[in-house]
Amino acid sequence: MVKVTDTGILIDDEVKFRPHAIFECGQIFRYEMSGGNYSVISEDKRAEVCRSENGYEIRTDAPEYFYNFFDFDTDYQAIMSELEGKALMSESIPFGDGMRILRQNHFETIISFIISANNHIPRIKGIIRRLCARLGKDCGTYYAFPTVEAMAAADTSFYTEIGAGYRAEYLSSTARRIADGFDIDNVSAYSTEELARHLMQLKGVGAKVADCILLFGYSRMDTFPVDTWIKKVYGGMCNREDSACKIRKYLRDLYGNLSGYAQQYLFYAMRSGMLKI
DNA sequence: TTCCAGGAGGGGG
DNA sequence: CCCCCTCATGGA
Repeated sequence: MVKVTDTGILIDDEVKFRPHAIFECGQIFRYEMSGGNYSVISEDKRAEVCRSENGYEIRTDAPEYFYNFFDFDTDYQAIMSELEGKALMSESIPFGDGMRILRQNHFETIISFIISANNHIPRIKGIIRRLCARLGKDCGTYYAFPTVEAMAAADTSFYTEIGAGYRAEYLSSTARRIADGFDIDNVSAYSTEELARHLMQLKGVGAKVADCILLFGYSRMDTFPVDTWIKKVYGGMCNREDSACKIRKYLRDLYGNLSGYAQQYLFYAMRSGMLKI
């Protein structure tokens, strides 16, 4: 059971929920682990994830927000059961047991995954941390993610200063375009492919970054981000190399409308060195 | 020191 | 459509 209180969320052990699998699977970058407990920040809200006697407790001032954020309305046991018989799932799902795909803010996800391109996860986290510290609202013990307006007002040299590298001009361009009216919120009429093409009009958003945004920001599960780790999975799976576009089509056909979940189980297992293929 | 990272943009064939 | 090159940064 999942119970929302006025100080947080109580989760018992019957619910699929494992912090390591949720935070270390590359879908989010604003989290910290200390003393075995994770803390996470999304938008201008923070939550602490603590082990309780028969499950986990999420302590936060925004329980309703994090109930949606952690996707508690989705039955992950049912998803795992449906995926179980498909390729490589019997090897990767047990390792990723307790993973959940977060429902993150659109703008925050777009910016975060532009930064993620051709970058290491620890460095992505550092760039985003500095971005929030410099442009985000001071919330006392942490900083909020910057508003569109704050990011649009900063110029390219600012993004170079915080270590964004050649992605600096992508960030300033995209923030300005969204501030100027490019709609990233009213998109329910778009199909997944239409939304991908829409997002790819933004500088720094290519096919793979768009797929990550679709998955982690828009909960479009019928897509399959192909990065270097998934290319390794595919190489071991089919014993050949192909373009990311072909790999994406192949794996989407294979996992269907559960592609996003399958992709995360595979990514997490492969990157952790637990998928021997 | 070279290689690599949750790749994208731009050019050319 | 395809392939090829370049791009900034820091950790391994």
